[in-house]
Amino acid sequence: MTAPERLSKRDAIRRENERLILSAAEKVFAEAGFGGATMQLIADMAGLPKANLHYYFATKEELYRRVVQEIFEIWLHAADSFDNAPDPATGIGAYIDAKMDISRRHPHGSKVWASEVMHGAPVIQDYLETTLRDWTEGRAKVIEAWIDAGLMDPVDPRHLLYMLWATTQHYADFGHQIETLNGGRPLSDRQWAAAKQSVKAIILKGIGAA
Amino acid sequence: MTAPERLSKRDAIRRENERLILSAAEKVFAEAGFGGATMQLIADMAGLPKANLHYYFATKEELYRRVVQEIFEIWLHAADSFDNAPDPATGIGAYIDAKMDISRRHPHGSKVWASEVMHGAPVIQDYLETTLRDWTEGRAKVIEAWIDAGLMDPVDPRHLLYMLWATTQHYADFGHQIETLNGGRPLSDRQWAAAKQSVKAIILKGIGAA
DNA sequence: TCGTTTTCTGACCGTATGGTCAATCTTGAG
DNA sequence: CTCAAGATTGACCATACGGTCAGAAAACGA
Repeated sequence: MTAPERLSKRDAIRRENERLILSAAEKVFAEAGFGGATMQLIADMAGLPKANLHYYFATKEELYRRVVQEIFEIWLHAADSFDNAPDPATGIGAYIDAKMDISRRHPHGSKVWASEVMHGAPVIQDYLETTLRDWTEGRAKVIEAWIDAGLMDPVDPRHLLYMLWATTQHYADFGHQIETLNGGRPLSDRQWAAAKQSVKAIILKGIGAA
Repeated sequence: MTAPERLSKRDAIRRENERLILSAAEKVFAEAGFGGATMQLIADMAGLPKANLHYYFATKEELYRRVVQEIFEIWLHAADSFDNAPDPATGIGAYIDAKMDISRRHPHGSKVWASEVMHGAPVIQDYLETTLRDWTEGRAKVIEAWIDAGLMDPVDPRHLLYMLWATTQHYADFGHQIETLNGGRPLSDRQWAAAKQSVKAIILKGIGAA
């Protein structure tokens, strides 16, 4: 947090409206998919006239791209947990915690990202090929170092990463299914804690880092 | 397989066209989502005029529902691996194998299912509340029995099931991301085998059933 | 062969969508 | 206070979409 900037009213309005629109868009894109989402619906949810959306975001694609970029940003930051960890139990444990928290707090964004990738990543393919690839290679190296140091079993780092992504994102992307199987009620604080605990316990023991 | 039925030409044509349409629809729905898919695109991919689609499937929703039902059927059958298994290593190992094979052979169907659930299961909510709920409770009981028999660690059966679903489906739903991280090439036979092996090794060891 | 049922399809329709625009209102610097 | 720049919005447009339908063609039973 920087000190509260002295904003002109114009800047404040612009900032506020962009936030309003992006927030509404995230929800609508998550619930209806890119094709099923309509600018009208997003406008209604944001409480603004449709034409106003097009003033801030020229096209539906541009708005969508911004939504995807935002979640990707959050997603990458969770990686900080990974770095500077002395051992896999600490690093991977913290990463699981961070990603589970993201699944709980940004379920819409998670779904938008999942949807985007599932449809072949038409708008963020470049991110996958650059940022994500670098990120993945970096963490794979960390894992390999842990393996070489005898701190965990020799597992394929990529498949371990896929498992981490899959398991943690599942609680966001398939949240509706989980909720239904939970008697139609969202997971309670206690249940979320249990979920985290289960995931960490199984994976950390599974890679010999418990 | 029953013996080759003597089909009238009419029946053969109907069967053939329905197959053609369902197959094209599965692909288009997977790639574009329900909202992004168009009857025209499905028709083109099936090599039939659009009006012909509406002869076999009255509405887009009806066609979509059939596609979702088909994958759900396949999905449930993978559960057979679970039953009559003497111990978790056998049962869960076979289940992972089966679900990984489904991810490889029916990536489109997997994506359609994932998309449907992510969007709140608008058309198959009843399945979730009946068939899937029963299925889940049944397997949870099996897992609890294994735990009681001391064949594996006392883990929450639901979270274990979620982990199994998440991890195996990830290879279909996020196949594009995995492919990109694999240098743009699909996983080879060898890599698929390694993926299966990694998943099984980590999870089975993680639940103390290795 | 004949009449009936099923299959096929081009042309068409109402609607909803993404996007545009000109007119109006608001803000802020000088 | 003045006025240029920014923000707002109702009305509008072209297009694309799901779906319809009437009539032609093919398949079939008798």
